Amino acid sequence: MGVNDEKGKIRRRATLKDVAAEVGVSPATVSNAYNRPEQLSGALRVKIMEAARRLGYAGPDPTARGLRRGRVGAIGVLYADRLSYAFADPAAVLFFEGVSRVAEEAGFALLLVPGSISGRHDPKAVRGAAVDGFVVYCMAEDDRMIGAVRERRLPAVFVDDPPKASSGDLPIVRVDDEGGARAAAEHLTGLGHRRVAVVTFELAPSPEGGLADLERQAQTSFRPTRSRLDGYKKGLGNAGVRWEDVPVYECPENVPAEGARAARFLLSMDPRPTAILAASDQLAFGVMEAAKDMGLSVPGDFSVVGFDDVPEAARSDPQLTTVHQDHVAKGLLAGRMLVARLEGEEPEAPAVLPTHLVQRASTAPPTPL
Amino acid sequence: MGVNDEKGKIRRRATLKDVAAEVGVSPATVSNAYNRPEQLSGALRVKIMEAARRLGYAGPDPTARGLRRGRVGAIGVLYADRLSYAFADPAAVLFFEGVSRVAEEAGFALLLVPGSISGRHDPKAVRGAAVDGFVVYCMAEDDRMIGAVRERRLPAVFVDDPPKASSGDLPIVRVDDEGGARAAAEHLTGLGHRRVAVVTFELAPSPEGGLADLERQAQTSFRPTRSRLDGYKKGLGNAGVRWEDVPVYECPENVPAEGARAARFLLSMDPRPTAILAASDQLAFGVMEAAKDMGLSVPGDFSVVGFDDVPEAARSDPQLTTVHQDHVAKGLLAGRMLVARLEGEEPEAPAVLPTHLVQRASTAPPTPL
DNA sequence: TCGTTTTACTTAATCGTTTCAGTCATAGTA
DNA sequence: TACTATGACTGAAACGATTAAGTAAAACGA
Repeated sequence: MGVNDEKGKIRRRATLKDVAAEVGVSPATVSNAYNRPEQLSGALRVKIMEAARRLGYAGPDPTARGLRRGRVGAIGVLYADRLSYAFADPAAVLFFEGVSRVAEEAGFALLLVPGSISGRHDPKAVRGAAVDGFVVYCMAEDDRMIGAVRERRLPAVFVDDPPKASSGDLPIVRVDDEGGARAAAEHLTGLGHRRVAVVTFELAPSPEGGLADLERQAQTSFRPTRSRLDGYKKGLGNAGVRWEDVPVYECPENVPAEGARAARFLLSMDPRPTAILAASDQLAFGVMEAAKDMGLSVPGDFSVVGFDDVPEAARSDPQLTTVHQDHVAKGLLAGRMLVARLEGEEPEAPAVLPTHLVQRASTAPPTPL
Repeated sequence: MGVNDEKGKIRRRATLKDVAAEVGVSPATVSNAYNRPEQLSGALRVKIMEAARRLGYAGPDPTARGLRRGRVGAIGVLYADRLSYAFADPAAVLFFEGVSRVAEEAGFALLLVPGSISGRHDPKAVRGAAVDGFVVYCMAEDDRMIGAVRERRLPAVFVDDPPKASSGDLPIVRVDDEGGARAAAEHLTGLGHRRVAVVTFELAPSPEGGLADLERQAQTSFRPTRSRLDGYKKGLGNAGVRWEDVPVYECPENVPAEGARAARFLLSMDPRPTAILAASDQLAFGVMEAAKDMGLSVPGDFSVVGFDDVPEAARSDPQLTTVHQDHVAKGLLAGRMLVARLEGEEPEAPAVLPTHLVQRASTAPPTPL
């Protein structure tokens, strides 16, 4: 008797135990056949593999193996928002590209974990993710998800936003947002701009965008956003522009359409700004789109500077002056730091990647009114 | 006594059992607290959650839960090549966007499984993927990975390429590649083109690209490639162009640089083709790049038609005439089919999504020599 | 008051592997 | 020959949960 495939019996998926029974050895031996072939005589190994093929056994079940071994061979990438947004954001895609490169080289698959499901920030996905470690990307420093990540007590690398109350020794990868932003602002003041407006990301949870006063600006819990605003402030300040006079328009989402909305508002102010600093290329593209719709020319009527230097920035019309950061390198670095920890190495020191301004065709000296 | 945290004892991650011990109930009750709260008195549930927090218990371990339940809450997306390539391919990214949308709505995370690790097509990643089902994307119909997928006996949806020897009832999502390709070819012949060349994907494993003769063309095991070539052939044939006279250049990778290489070759033939049909927008972009380098104007000196209609096609210079397919919709559909099966519904019939030609600025009547 | 539900838990089996510590021949050494 | 290695496998205890079936007490109805 046994678990042979009598006809009529519903055939469940074969297990390692079935293969063992078929060959007449212990399960341990079959396990060894897969995991430490050197422990078996060659002949037996062949016999086992044949039996496995015959029974349609696809190898040790990943879940069971994961449970027993304590690792599942996957690293989780946690994205602040819905995954579908991540794929629509070129910067995120480049970052994923970097992470995936080191993950697959080290034999890990990539589990994309949505930070937000149908609008709610629900840590359920984090708690339920079968992974060996996390790369936390683009997550507000006080997000509940971060708490969930830390509760999991898995190795984690934080990108861009260090978690609040971080004990200092966490692996963090970030870029010099402030320096880049300052360079962008100084580029504009250097060209002679003094009436500059800023278009930025969501500062605090809120349904809609609009001008953000100083108080609201102070509320951001996104570190890059804060750093970029700080950089703009310093850069403009160096040329004597008072930050209180700089209109800062807040966009609830990082998509071109929001940038366009911001631009429509800012460009209809009187007097009109001669330049716009956008906190991302996505927003900058929207700004330029709106300009086109309003019959304004860039950089003839006003200048635009982006942030991120996604590939599209070099192909837009006009080509976008923007702050470059190497998203792929950021992903590679984050991936490497996590993989290193998973392989038992000591946590690395936080890393800061450089940024620099790339001058293209969307900026020029202001034309006197 | 028990597993309390005496100081000095290394504190392992708390388990459900620890929480149970702490509260003085059975593990089953703690499990219920998480999974069927209505089975408990409210007071006890609160006590359990408090104890969990106190012990730093992050909720049931996903792997153990997965083993016991038989599902892990993740769907695997299998990509033919290295993951990092996938992220570099706008069409793949759009497809992922679609899949991820339905996945996250249904409460699944997305496990990206590389089809190729450091150059080798190794089914190990497939065998080791802790998932409930697969979406198989862009995989040659005779790839070993497909065998591995089928051995896993998990629900799977195949996209674009039906597996060889498929029993007919497999869930498959594809697009009307042939119709689209024919429309592209007919568009060119309609404009008066007769000397047309084709730039296509890899037809058979081979280190380098080059002209592919009829025999080699017959070898493709990528279904979309074959269908597109068939479509071109029919479209051109309708205008009396003999397929044997059409140079077909094979590119080993779907990247602009390869398209450029193909174009450099084809455009230095004598007589020069007046139009190029590219099997993807990525290749078409490369073709246009090469044209620019060679001082040729598109569509002045020759026309180009792409395939895929990725967003960049509308932004290139000149804007690319191409065959539209809805990649996001394809992802949504594939995702929905898989989720439906995972939720116990009957396998759906294979679906074929439409394609259509989008005329932009990269095509024009040939200029008489 | 007694039998029946209902509520609130508990018991124990199970999911499919891995791995440590044996066991038992056979080969090697002195 | 007696003793230790080596090689080739086995036994059984985890890994951390879920869940069907069971139990004891409390609530209910007549």
